[in-house]
Amino acid sequence: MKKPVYLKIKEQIMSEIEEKSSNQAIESERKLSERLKASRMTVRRALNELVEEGYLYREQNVGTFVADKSHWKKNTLLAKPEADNIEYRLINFDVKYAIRDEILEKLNLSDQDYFSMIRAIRLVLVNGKPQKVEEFHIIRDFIDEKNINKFDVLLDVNRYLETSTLSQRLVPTLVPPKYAAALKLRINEPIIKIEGTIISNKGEPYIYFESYNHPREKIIEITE
Amino acid sequence: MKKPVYLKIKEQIMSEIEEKSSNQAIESERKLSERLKASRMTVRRALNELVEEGYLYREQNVGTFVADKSHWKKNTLLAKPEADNIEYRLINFDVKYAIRDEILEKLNLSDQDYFSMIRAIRLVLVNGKPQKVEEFHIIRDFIDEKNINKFDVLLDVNRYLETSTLSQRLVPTLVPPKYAAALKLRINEPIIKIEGTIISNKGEPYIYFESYNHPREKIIEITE
DNA sequence: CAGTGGTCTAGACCACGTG
DNA sequence: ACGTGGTCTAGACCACTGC
Repeated sequence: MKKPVYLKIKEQIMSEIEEKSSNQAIESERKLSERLKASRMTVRRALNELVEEGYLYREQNVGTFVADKSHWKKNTLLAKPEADNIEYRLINFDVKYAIRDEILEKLNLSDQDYFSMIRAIRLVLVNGKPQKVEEFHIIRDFIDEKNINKFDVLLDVNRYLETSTLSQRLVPTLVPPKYAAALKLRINEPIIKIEGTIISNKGEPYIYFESYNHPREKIIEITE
Repeated sequence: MKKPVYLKIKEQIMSEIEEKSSNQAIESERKLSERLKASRMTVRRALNELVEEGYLYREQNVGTFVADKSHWKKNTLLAKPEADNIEYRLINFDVKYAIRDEILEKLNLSDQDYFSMIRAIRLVLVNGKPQKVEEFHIIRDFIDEKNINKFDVLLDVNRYLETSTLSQRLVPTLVPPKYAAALKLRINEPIIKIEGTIISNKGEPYIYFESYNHPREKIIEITE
């Protein structure tokens, strides 16, 4: 339960570089190692992650530097739940319904199989503005019975990433008429639909979802 | 110039797991370390990267396993140049032209600045089918003079990632009429436009590009 | 209890950029 | 010549799983 040293160092360095300006050098790994009373390998692990996340960059044989803060890496495909003012409005929730062939296929199911599904549709708002509509299709067997009615837990995609892989496909489309009003969009506006599949480590898909993203309220950005 | 041990181990393990089936356990880190004559930390580094890339997964206190091969991680935002049958058709190339305000802005330039720009537009085909149209806008000062006429080098985005950050924004739009024919699309088809900015470690953007992606030939997939 | 992955240490050598 | 990041070693302890 105790926090690993490299994480503490990571936080320590994070708080130290917040005071610094871009492109300023930080201490060398050996000095950090001495000051923070940890081995150089441990310090490096912390630094590696900060570089990976875009907060620092290295120049070989020269040093390690604070990255430009306006370009810290972001990936907005997954909503960060800690972000401000997220609100969810459940549009629909049901269990065990007639399932479309297209979704059967995404979940590697055939209509011969015995299965029970959960479907949830919700509208996501940020700061009161509609951002996207999400449709979830979840194979019930994979879910802890005690979470089935806790929507915030059940539908928190980040929670599954520890033990699963998330594969997302981005599809250009026109806003479906049934969701245009909820998203406050004219019909026929081009939007991006995300088709996501959550797959266990063992290779079994168990959640399929589609999200219809408001083109201006939900900016999709990927930094690498 | 010699290849690090952890990369050799990575390749070795990669070739070994190709023969294995999904969810099969591989040797423990200690055994690998012994067999491959490397320290456990070095073996772990190789394994870490393979896990990160989705080829393996671990279960704590149990072992390391081959991941489901159909779900190996992919990110198709960046074209892998080694992929099959990529063909580029240059549509336009010029230097020092009147630049749109919108692009000035993306590159943090003002029209007071002195600068010289390179613009290149090309059609990308895979297996003979049009996949996307790319428009590049490059600040000349940042480019090695000797590469200016080597389009394959100049426009290979992957090459810049060593020392720079790539920030991409995905925008739903309708296919621009001027590119509809080249992409073999009807006018008004919804497509995804990618707006990319390449930013040096020091925080200076120096390449801005837009790519117009064929919705069926260029599938955008992101796994995490 | 034996074996696993996760963390950590205190050294070492290398290639290379800058003063 | 010195300091830097990059790699590598040969150990160690821990918490946990499965037998």
